[in-house]
Amino acid sequence: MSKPLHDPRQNGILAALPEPDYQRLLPNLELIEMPLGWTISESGDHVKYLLFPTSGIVSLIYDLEDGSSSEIAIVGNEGMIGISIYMGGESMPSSTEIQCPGYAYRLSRKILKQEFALGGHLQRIALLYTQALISQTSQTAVCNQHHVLEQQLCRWLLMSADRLHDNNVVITQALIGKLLGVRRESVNDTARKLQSDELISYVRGRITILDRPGLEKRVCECYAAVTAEYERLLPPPHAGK
Amino acid sequence: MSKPLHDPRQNGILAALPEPDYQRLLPNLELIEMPLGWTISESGDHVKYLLFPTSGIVSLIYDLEDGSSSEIAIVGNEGMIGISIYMGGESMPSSTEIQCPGYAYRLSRKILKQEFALGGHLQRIALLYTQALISQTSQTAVCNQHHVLEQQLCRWLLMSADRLHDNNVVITQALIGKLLGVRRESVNDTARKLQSDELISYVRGRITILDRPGLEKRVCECYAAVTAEYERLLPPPHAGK
DNA sequence: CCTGCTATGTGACCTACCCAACATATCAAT
DNA sequence: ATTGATATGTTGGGTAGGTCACATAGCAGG
Repeated sequence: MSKPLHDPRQNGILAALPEPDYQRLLPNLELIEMPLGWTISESGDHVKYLLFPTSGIVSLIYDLEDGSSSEIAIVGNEGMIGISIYMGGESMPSSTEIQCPGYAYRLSRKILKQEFALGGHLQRIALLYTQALISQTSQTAVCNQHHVLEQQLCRWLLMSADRLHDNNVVITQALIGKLLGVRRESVNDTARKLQSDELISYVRGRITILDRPGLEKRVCECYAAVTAEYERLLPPPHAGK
Repeated sequence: MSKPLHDPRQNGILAALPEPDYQRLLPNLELIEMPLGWTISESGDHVKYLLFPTSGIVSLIYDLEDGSSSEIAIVGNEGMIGISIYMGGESMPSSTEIQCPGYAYRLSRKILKQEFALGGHLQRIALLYTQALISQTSQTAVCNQHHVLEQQLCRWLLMSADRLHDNNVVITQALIGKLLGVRRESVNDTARKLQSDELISYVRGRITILDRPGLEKRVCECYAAVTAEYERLLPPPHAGK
C-alpha cells in the first residue's frame, strides 16, 4: 500500500539484482517517459543509454529498403533496451520504437560499462537476457515463415498483453500489419474473425482480449516456446521457492 | 609455405586474439572432425564444448512441431558454436548441424568459463561475435518473410561460399529446402532458373557458382547487410591498417 | 453541421508457394 | 547388367496473402 508510483524494481532485470549491486546502480538511474510513437533509436544509431522499462512496450524493428518491415522482438518491463552497449557493438541494424507508452529508468553508457566490467550479477543477468532475446528473435523468424497470420496475431496479442499486464492493447491494425510484416487488410480480415468468435473486441485502435484461453488455443507453439525460454533463463523471483 | 595443415588460427575468433590470450588457450584446444550430417546438439541439449571451426559450415536450425524448419544462422570459420555456455543459458532451443564437413578446435565448458570470467579479449570478441549472430538471425527473419525464394537462394549460396572459401558447395536441393523453409520442388524450380541463366551449375548434390557478380545482382540487400555488420563488428586482421 | 482525418470494411484479381503424384536421371553395389 | 537408392524434373490444382481500388464509420475542429 506504500508502493511508490515509480520504482526501478518494477523492471525485471533490476528486480533480479541482489541488494548490493542494485544499490550501486540506484544513484545513476534516471526516470524517463516513453511516449507513444517515440523512436528511441534508428538503425545504426550510436546508443547512449541502456533503458530498463517499467511499463509500456518497445518493439525492435527491422526495416527493408522497399519499405516493408518486421518486428523481430518485443520488450516490456521484463527486459532492457540498448544491449549493444554491453555487447560491444554500440549500435544495431534494428530500430527501436515505442508501441505502447510507458516509463523507463535509464543508465548511461559509461556507468553501465563500468558495472558490466565488474563481472557481477548485472553481467550475468544481462547476458542471460540477451540469450532470451536471441531465442525470441529466432522463434519469430521461424514463425513468420511457417505459421498463418491468425496464429501470429494471437501470439502478438498474448505477448503484448503479458508485457502490459493488461487485456487492453492500444494499437491500430495498420501498425500491427507493420510489425507482423503483412498488409493492414490482412490484419483486418484476421482480427474480424477473432472478433466474431468473441476472442477479442476492438474499436478504433484499442484491442481488448475477451477470451484468453480461447486465444491460447489458436496460437502457435511459438508463444509457449518463447515464454518457457524466458522463464528458464530469467525465472521470476517467486518461482521454484 | 610452412603453414601446418591444421592451425587454430584458421578460426577467425582465435586469430583475433592477442598472443598472450591465445597462448593461454592453446594447450586446451583439441582438434576434432566435423563429419557431414553430424548433429552437434539438439534443441535443449546441455552444451559441453565451445567449437571454433576452421573449415566447413555449421547451421543453426529451428525445428517446428509440424516437421517444418528454418535455418536461423550459418556459421563458418569466422565464428563459434556453443555460445550458450558463456551467455549462461547452457542450452538453446535451436539444433546445430554440420552442413558441409570440416574441422574445429574445441574448448571445454570449464576452461571457457574461466577465460571468459577474466574479462579479457576473448570475452570482448565473443560478445561482439554474439551481436553479429543476432544481426544475422534478425536479418534472416525479415528476409524469410519478405524476399522471394530466388533472392534467398542467392543469399544462401553466397554466404555459404564465403564461409567455405570455395565456389563449390556440396549440398542437395532437398537440404536447401529444409534450411530455407521451403519445399524441395521450389528450390529445384529456382535453381534451374539460375542454372539456365548460367549463374550456377549443379549435379547431384554439388552446386558450383559460375558467375558470382551475377548472383550478387540478384541477391537481396540482406546479404550485404549481414556481411557489412560482420565486418564492422569483427574486422578481419588486415582491414583498416 | 460540415469538413477532413483516421480507422476499419470489402471487393476483384494476381502470384508465390504449397501439396500430391509421378517421371527421369545418376550413381553404387551386387 | 540389374537393382535400388538417391537426386532432380514436371504436371495440375489449391490457398494465403499481396495489389489496387474504393466504401463506410467514428471522431475532432472550425
